[in-house]
Amino acid sequence: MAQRDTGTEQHIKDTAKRIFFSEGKLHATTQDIADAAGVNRTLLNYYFRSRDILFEQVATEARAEMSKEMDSVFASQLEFKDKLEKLIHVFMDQAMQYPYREMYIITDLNRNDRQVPEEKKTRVNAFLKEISEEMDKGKIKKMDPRHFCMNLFALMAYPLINNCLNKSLYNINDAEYLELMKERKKLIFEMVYQ
Amino acid sequence: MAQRDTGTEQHIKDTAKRIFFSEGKLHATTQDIADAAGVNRTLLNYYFRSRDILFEQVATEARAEMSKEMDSVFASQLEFKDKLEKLIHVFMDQAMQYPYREMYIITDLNRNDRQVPEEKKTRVNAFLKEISEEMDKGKIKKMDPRHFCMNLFALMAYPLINNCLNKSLYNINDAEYLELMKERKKLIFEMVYQ
DNA sequence: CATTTGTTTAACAAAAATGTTAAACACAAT
DNA sequence: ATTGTGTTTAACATTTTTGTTAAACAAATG
Repeated sequence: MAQRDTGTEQHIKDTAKRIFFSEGKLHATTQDIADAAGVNRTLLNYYFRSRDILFEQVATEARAEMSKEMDSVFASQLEFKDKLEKLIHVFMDQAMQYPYREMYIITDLNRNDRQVPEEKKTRVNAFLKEISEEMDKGKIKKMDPRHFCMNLFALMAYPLINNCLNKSLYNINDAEYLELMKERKKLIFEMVYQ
Repeated sequence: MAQRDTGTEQHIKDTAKRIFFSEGKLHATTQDIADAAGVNRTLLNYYFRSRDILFEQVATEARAEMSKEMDSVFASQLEFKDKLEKLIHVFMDQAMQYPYREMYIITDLNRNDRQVPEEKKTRVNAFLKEISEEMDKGKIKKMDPRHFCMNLFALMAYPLINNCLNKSLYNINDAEYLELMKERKKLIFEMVYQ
């Protein structure tokens, strides 16, 4: 018989991601997710068997999506400057949609303790090498390339995590917030490159 | 009769803070905390009545400790450059001990939804004004002072939150990690000032 | 239209986490 | 030593969260 596929499975997963990654509600229960998705909680067990499996799947996909985006940049044959610009755009667009995704990955890492796959380390090391070369060319300030990476990702990710606090502290409304984050793309590039 | 004070109440609170703020185990249960503290779980109820009250108290103190440290800097009569240097030292020393403290505050903020007290906003605004003036003096690059703040705190806080991922990705051991973080104090100052 | 099969629900069951009670314990003061 | 009081524990109770089952429902197929 034909698969019926009401899209519910995907809908549940999307809702879970929205709650965890967009709203930053890291303590959400299966009931919270079911309610937010407008479905009976039993469906979570029907489609995913158990909470742990659902959460695990969400985490796995989060890591995969993040890797996919980053790898599309890392693997591109652009020259460093363009690669950096692309990286900032790709990462920040992702991070604006899912500011807490990395936080979910990190707390998941702290609960259990997982290994970072070797291939990812390899890719990062290749990028570190590119950074080194760019420093040798005098295009960016010399420093430990790891500091360069930490700076870059910090500048991109942190203000988004802090979104809600920043909005209060700095009197930012939603429209202005978007404006500021768009500005940041340019600002960050200028800050780390030259 | 004399207060006996076995220090258990404080010990429980310290343990909770270690688990939440240092180890980043944001999903720890009362049992987890009791085990880590080496006490019977009932003591948590004896001293704090309920889990919510303990967690709330931990959050309140986290906010207070953070404010206290920051305010000691903000209120000081140092000239901007020295104030900035002090800020970086104070914040990073705190953040190295409790990398996930702000994360706890933020997720707490996302669960419930709390208000940022006006006085804090006032203090931040005063600091933003100082930054503006420093920009007018040509001491730091002109930009929205809020960007300056976001940059500063991002550079300080994020690599510490990412600690565990960074260690794997960049092949950093504990000793080297400390070294890198100490370097960052200087690096961050140079990055945002001048 | 009846059957088949995937989907959804409500009711129930089990497990996990939290809260309460009463008794044991420990230490200081009488 | 005994009493009083704060501390700690184990056993039990409650609540919250998660998991299971059986039946209702809905759409495609013969």
